Amino acid sequence: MYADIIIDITHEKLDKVFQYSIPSKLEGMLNVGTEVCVPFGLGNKERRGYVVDFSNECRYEESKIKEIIRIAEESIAIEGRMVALAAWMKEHYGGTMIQALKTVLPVKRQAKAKVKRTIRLLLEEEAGKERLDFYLHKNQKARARLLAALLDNKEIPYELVTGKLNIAANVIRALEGQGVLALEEEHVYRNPIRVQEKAAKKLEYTEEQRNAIDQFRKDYREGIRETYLVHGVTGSGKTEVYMEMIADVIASGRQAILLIPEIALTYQIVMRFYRRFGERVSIMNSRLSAGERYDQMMRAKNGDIDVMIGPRSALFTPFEHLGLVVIDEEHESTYKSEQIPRYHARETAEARARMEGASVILGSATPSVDSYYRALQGKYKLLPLKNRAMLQKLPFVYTVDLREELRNGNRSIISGRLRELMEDRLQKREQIMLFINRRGYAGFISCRACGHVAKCPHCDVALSSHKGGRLMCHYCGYEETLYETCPKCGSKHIGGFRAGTQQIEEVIQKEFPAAKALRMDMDTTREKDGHEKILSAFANEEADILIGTQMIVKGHDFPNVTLVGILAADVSLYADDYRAGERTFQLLTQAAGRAGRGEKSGEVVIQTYSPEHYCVEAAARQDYEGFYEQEINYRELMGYPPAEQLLAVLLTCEDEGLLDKGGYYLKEYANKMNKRSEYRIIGPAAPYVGKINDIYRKIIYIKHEKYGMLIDMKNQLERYIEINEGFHNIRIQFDFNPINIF
DNA sequence: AGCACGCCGACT
DNA sequence: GTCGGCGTGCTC
Repeated sequence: MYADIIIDITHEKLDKVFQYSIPSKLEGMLNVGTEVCVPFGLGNKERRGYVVDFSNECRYEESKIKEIIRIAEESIAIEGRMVALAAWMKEHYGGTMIQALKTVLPVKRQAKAKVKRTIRLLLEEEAGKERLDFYLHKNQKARARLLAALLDNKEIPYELVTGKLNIAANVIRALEGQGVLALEEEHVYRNPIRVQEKAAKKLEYTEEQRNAIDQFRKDYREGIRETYLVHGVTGSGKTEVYMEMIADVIASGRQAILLIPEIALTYQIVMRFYRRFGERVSIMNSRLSAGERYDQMMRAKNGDIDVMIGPRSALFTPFEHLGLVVIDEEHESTYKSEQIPRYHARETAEARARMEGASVILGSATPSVDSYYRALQGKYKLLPLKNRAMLQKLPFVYTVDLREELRNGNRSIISGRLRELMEDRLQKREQIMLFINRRGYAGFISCRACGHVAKCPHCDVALSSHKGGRLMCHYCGYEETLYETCPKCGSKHIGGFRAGTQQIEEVIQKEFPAAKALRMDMDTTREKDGHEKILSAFANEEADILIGTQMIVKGHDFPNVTLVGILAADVSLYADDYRAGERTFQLLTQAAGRAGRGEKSGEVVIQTYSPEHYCVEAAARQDYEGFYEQEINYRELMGYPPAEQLLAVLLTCEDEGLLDKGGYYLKEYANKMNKRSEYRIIGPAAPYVGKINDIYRKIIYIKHEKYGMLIDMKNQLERYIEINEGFHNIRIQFDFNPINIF
């Protein structure tokens, strides 16, 4: 019997299985996913690796086969089915197997179990009193004190004894030796959720909610496993629908995973789930300590919980019988990993669901074009929620043309209409949210005279200005002080196009001195729970106005917000990226959806330079279908996803000449593989950012209608790269349907 | 990744 | 003659 092992070294050349023999002492102890220590290389250096398969015959020179040393200590075995999922991810997203295995493992190392220690009296009442007299007689104060306490209370927590009673461990040990008391240890799981309230109120569902729940329930009970798209307008009560569906899955003895786009949103959602499902809900995210994370994983493995809530990585919770994965706000870009393997949680959830017989629910007010396309194709079942749950009206939206504003002599960030409505709300003591679209906003510095832009010397990007007159590179961290005159032409007219939250705050303070404004951005949320503090302060109506970027658009219902101002709707529209329109529409719609969530109806002001753009128009009408029609036309015309699938091949190298050559040959090879001209191959082109940290970058795009065909192409290119010496010093990454176009 | 082998230049 | 520079190749 031999074991196929993936060695824990990330390197293309080692990205294959190595066969080891299994010593008799380990026979029957190894599984697929077990982490083992093996001798590796000429020096027989001890390395860790994962067992991924077993075989009876030897595929390698028998005499060179080495033996597994032992099972790795403190290791966590990857579940066998997770190894299969890792293999799927490697195949679909590239990277090495060991990288895929590590992504699929939510916790890397074992953490020490937390123990609760209790001291229990072993003696009977009589014998105890006798013993106490004995200690008092011998003037053994600490022993007497401990025994007296134990006679009052037969069981005392260890911490109380060492703490409040001030008794040292050696005293406890001595009494334990004398048979007076016993020290008991009990393993307890750390629970990262601080319970607050638990009263679950019975909810009334709207007809639409009922329909969605019933359809899912019917399918689920009949054993039908599918992907569903819950398209619910903002405030339509999607979370209640998820909870009802999850309850059904739990009732059938299976578990559910709920993915949310950001850790910042965990708290509110968890509270709602906790109220409904109690202790059988847990969370998993990077803010938990190693011990907490380990415990949550063990609880899931041991069947102590039914629901796991967390970001992208929570998808890999090792539930024994997974029944459902819910992906909330499925359009969010955080579901695509930026690390290798660059997996998308939606696709990976579907893969895991297929392997384990589970269903997937995708939910959003503004579904990704990808998902809606699939729903219309019939690949997903569409469950629409067109009305708000409390039957509030959707907000009324005004579109303000900023060009006209300028023509009328208003140079302020605040348009006349918005100012008017703000004054009205401040007077009525209702709340206002001001939203700044910062996506694609560089904040760069340029010379007004000659147009020279401050650039990073190591990366091909503009430096962005920061507080205190510093210029910083977002890619490599390079910093320099802001110069006073232009280094090129000597002009003193240097300026940035900044329209940050800070500037807005200053304007508000000047124009509405009586109003209290809160600002939420990277600066004000840096401290722990900074997010939560600002949001709850605003929820408690401690401020009239909340100013922020996309982070204020999500989560939290503020019933008293009746006005939302979107200050510059279109800066994200012209980003060099085929998803720019989709992102803008989503941002605007989600922001607008914040208004009028309570009893009072809401209004929204969208300020824009391009009011006629279909994304802005559709957002103003809150018309998803209208937006989708136009967007899918554009995608089909241009051959962008989801009409066609896109594979980005990123080549990076320190040597520009070598990179050019590599790019050229790789494209030539791709063309050769494209005999029937099925693929569209574009490039190699210089990406948007052509150099990072002195490493040059080139990109090749390959398009095809079928995802599977792109995988074929990727595999062929991978093979070509491996055999060909010329590519040794060029790093090549594959990214399917990339979130950021280069 | 990390170690050994190997093929050249500047030294005791 | 030899020591050591790192380029090249292999690892079950």
